Amino acid sequence: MTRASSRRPGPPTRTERGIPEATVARLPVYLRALTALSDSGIATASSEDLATAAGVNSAKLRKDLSYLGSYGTRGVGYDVEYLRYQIAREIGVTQDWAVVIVGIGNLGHALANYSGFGTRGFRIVALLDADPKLVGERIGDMEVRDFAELEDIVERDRVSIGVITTPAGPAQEVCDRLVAAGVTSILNFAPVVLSVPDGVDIRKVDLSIELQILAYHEQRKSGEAALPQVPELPAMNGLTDLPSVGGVGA
Amino acid sequence: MTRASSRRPGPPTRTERGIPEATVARLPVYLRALTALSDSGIATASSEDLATAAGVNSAKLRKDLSYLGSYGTRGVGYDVEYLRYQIAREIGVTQDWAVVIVGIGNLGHALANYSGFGTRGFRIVALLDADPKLVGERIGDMEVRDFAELEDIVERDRVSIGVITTPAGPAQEVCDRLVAAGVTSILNFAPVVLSVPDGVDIRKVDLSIELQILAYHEQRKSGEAALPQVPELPAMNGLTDLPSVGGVGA
DNA sequence: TAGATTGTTAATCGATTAACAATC
DNA sequence: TAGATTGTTAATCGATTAACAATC
Repeated sequence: MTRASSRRPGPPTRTERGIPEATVARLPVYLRALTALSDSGIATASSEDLATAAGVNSAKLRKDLSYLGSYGTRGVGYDVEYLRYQIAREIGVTQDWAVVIVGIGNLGHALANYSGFGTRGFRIVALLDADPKLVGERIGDMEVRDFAELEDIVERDRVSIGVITTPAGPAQEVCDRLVAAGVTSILNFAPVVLSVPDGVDIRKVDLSIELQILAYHEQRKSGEAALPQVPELPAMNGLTDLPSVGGVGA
Repeated sequence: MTRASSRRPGPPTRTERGIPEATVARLPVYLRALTALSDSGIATASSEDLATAAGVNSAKLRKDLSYLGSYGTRGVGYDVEYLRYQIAREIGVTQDWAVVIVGIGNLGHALANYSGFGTRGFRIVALLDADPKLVGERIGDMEVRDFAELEDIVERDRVSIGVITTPAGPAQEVCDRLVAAGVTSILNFAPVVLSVPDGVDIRKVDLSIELQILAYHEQRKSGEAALPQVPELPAMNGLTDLPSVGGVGA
């Protein structure tokens, strides 16, 4: 398998902008699928092959790729290495993005240890926490630093992405500090809706919301007809009316 | 603030089905917002209040709520407790869903410790791992058990939700075992596309995909005009052509 | 009654999908 | 050339939004 070199296909001038959000969200999935194919020594793949590996249908995949340009060959398929590089470049992970993690509890700890931080393209430059008891603790080859150092670190390491793994309480304040320090992208694991000014992107990962979405569908599977999944072995909660739900009870 | 009791509003007969997916995904957000309002002692809220708390616009919120029924009062707003219970019931978190976590590495550990497992409505009944070195380890008030016990546990505790926090490698096999054991909803943290039979719901949480989506937008902020965020201090990577990206290099 | 706010309609927007002409 | 497969068009579907009649 030879490298794809820097040749470019036919008309390389595509809008380079205005890729639909739904497509943007799938590009990382395609990138991962291409990496897997590449690791298996597969040099060429059709849209059908790729779509299967990515878990989408081939029409959607071709439509998505068409926003990036014409990187396939009719009658043949896509050069795996070449397409992989094009997508990586489009996403921006041919660069190396500096990331700080704020809030080194269980989850922050887990993310700090996350090997390779998922995919290449990201580099954790600091683990921050405001708790003096945590500051100085070593995690892998890093040391937890004081949240007060945030501004210095963001400036010196050109940090553009912040990950918030604090509890809900301090999350908005942490967010404000990150934004004021110059961070323009935030990945929020705290269970709160954060508000940020225009120009700052925010994404949210929320375990309990994901579980609740699953529960909704699960409830409908059992069917109003069938028996509910209420645990009937313990069966000691005598609530008949308004169970405490969604946090602090009534 | 009095309990909403079991009164039901006007015509309680709505389709009870066919709530759009986008709406289902927002119901947990509304539930959390209502809980926050309730905790602040607020008894009534307008769609505008609620929408602000949930981070959406009020038209969308009203449209979403209209799929559940007519739980508001024109000219007044919504009774916070009452609406909270209705949404909790619609989602299914007035029940208690049994959950197993498979793969007790850093992330599984973190989730096991996650206080209250997010919101009420879910109960971790087992932490499972195939590694004999981990089996028997205590985490909080639970003990890691052998993955081989999966089938017994699922049957005895009527487990319908499984959380996969293994590495990518064993994830599909773990998934297959979960499904075979009777689990019908899966929350997957492993960076792979899992395939499941019809009738099994699967949701995916993927740190590296979230970061890549942020990177995409970040790249466009810097602008093709402005200087790229490439770290220029180390500046030792002499790659000019095809940097290794997305996993194992070329 | 006058003011406020819901629930719903209709218009708009964006995403998905199937089909196929272009072309390797 | 014949077969395969892309890139794109057009139809369909679902989600968002604004506006307002219904009604508390």
